[in-house]
Amino acid sequence: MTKTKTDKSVTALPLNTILDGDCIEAMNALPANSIDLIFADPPYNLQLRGDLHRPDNSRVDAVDDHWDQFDSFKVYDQFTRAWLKAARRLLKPDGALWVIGSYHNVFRMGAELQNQGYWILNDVVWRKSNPMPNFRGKRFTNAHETLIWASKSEGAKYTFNYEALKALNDGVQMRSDWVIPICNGGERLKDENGDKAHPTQKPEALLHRILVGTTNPGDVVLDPFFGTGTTGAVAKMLGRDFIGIEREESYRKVAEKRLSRIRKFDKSALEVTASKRAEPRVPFGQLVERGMLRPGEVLTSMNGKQAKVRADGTLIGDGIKGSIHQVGAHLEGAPSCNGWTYWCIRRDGKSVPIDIFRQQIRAEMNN
Amino acid sequence: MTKTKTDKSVTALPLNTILDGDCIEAMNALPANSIDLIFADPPYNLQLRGDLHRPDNSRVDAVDDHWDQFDSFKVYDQFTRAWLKAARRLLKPDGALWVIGSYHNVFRMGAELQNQGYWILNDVVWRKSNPMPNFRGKRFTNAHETLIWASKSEGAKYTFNYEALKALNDGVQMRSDWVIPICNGGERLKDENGDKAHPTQKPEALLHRILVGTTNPGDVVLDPFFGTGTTGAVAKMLGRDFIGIEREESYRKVAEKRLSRIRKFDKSALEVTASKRAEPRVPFGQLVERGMLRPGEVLTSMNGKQAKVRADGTLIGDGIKGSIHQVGAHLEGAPSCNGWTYWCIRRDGKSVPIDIFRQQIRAEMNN
DNA sequence: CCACTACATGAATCAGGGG
DNA sequence: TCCCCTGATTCATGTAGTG
Repeated sequence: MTKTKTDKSVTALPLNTILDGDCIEAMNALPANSIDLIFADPPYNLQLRGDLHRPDNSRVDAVDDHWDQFDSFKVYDQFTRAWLKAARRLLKPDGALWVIGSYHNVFRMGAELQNQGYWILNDVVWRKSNPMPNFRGKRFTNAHETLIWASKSEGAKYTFNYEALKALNDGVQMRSDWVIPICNGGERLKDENGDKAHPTQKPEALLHRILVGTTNPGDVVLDPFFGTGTTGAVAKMLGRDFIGIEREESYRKVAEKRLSRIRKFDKSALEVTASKRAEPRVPFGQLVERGMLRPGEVLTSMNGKQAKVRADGTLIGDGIKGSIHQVGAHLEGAPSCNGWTYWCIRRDGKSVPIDIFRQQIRAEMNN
Repeated sequence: MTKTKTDKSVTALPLNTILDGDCIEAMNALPANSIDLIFADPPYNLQLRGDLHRPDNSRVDAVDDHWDQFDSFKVYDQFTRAWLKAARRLLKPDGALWVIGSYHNVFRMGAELQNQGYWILNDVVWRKSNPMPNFRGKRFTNAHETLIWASKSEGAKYTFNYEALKALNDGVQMRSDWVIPICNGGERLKDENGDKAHPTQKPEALLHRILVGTTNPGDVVLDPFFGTGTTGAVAKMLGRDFIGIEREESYRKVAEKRLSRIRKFDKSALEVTASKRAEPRVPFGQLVERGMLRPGEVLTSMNGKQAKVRADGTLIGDGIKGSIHQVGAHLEGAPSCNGWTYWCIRRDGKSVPIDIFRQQIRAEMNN
């Protein structure tokens, strides 16, 4: 069985630790197909940040070099190609990836994602409620950053906790634009001098939404640009395992301290609103077998259509025999129909959808 | 002097007309360095599979037009490279370009822009106030599109009417996220059958903001994918000259008719952007995401009822899971309940209603 | 003319399991 | 791998129709 093999590799993962070193080398040292979710916040700007390395791990001395624009994009693209490739190897077939960036780098990441066969599921806009204004008045206030959510390949069965996200949004479907404040106040980590410990610390609210929405408890989340460990902190709170990779010792130290203070939330608090799709399937025939419905009884739709129950759990209506769904679809001239909510029956003088019998059976199954 | 030369080419421009034909050929036939602003809404290269139905079984009218079909990313990239190159030749040295796209194509456009030496000034998010929902509940609602604003090259003196934009935005600096409804109602052009004349007509409010903000009266605005002529219509209203290129005769005809009716400085166009500020809705889930409340914390009502917070912003109390309002109503045996004032939490030794957190978030949002 | 209900529709990469 | 069947799933607007 593959289970043993999977268990072995999972056991081999350095769970809930921060790995030192170059993110590409560190990723290549981990087992393939072992990660459920990757969140990556790579360096944006190779001109200003000194932490960019070529794929061969030689250091790019950005300050002294005088590349023209094209050359510097070329180097950035090589870097992007290398780490996205390493990330893709690590993902389980149904795993997914989030990246975040600004207009300086996000277009290059998005194009490379598509070139490598990742399948974009959404681009998401983090709309900052308190961005820094444009002081010189020469451009629009840079009030957002862009995230890309992608599965490993087209057709993969990625995790999406639709109902939980809808609950987070007061019962309305979650949109692709998220209003979240930038990280400051008590959440913003400071170093011993009182300066910010990391220039681009991401807010925990952002990771909370990502991890609640696109992972399950017990999943393994990798962050190859760990920084001060927001991904790890939220993963730990939410009962997910994390792996961080960070080459700067000062960031690792801050992150270690931060993580040691985090406590996991109650198990019961981590359960989120489940989708109906997760419920066990109940064949309509069971309702007949159990005597909840009798062969010969007549079902009625809200708009007055009728069909008769047969002993084998099929219906006959308008001369057509078939499942509750097929007969309903036929009567409506529709491509499909959910017979459970379409058909009603009279009970105690009231017309009730047959779905209540299914709920009754499911309730018994849970006892 | 170059002035004479410039005047000659400007005179030669086919101002305020719609050119027939392929956009690249048509652009190459125009004089170099002659255009102030280009607005481009190219095909998005949507890759749709089967039909999509709404939950009520009605079919979604998808963008399946022949002009949006490309065989591969490679073919799409060649197309993008060619038209962006032709566009750049046309721009005056201080001219600028706007492109709009979705995650299907915008990353490829953005990367190619940078490769060609365009200098990105902002990416701007058009947040749709009324987008189409995600009917199957498999992804986030696709609620935005992305625009990129770029000058012809780094260091160019692009046009940016800072004060005009600030005035449009109630005296506050204009941000990079714009809330504008999709184009429907009376503005949406219909054909003789009453169907939409173009599948992707852009709202005039979007072009209004772009042209007021990044052109001056008398400037020449080119739209190489003219469609039904929103760019031309708004340009004419605002006293800018336009050149449209459109190869589909049916779109050209609709655009001609539309433009003939437009009068300069149409007052109604100016009213479109007037913003109204209502009290923003704050989902309870945001309190959890932001760490104001922790999953597992216990909320208490004034009369001693209790419930526990879950990670997705729902509560569990008395075995019932649901929103703060639903659980409150259940515990009280009432038909409804305002959870914001019903539930309290202990902070600093005192019991405070959770509504104070909502007020706090609203205060941040109004800043 | 107003109030109310019903219906239509928008740039969409929109399912998953069993046989 | 393919086919077949079950059955889950929507928000904001604008317009038309009814009383």
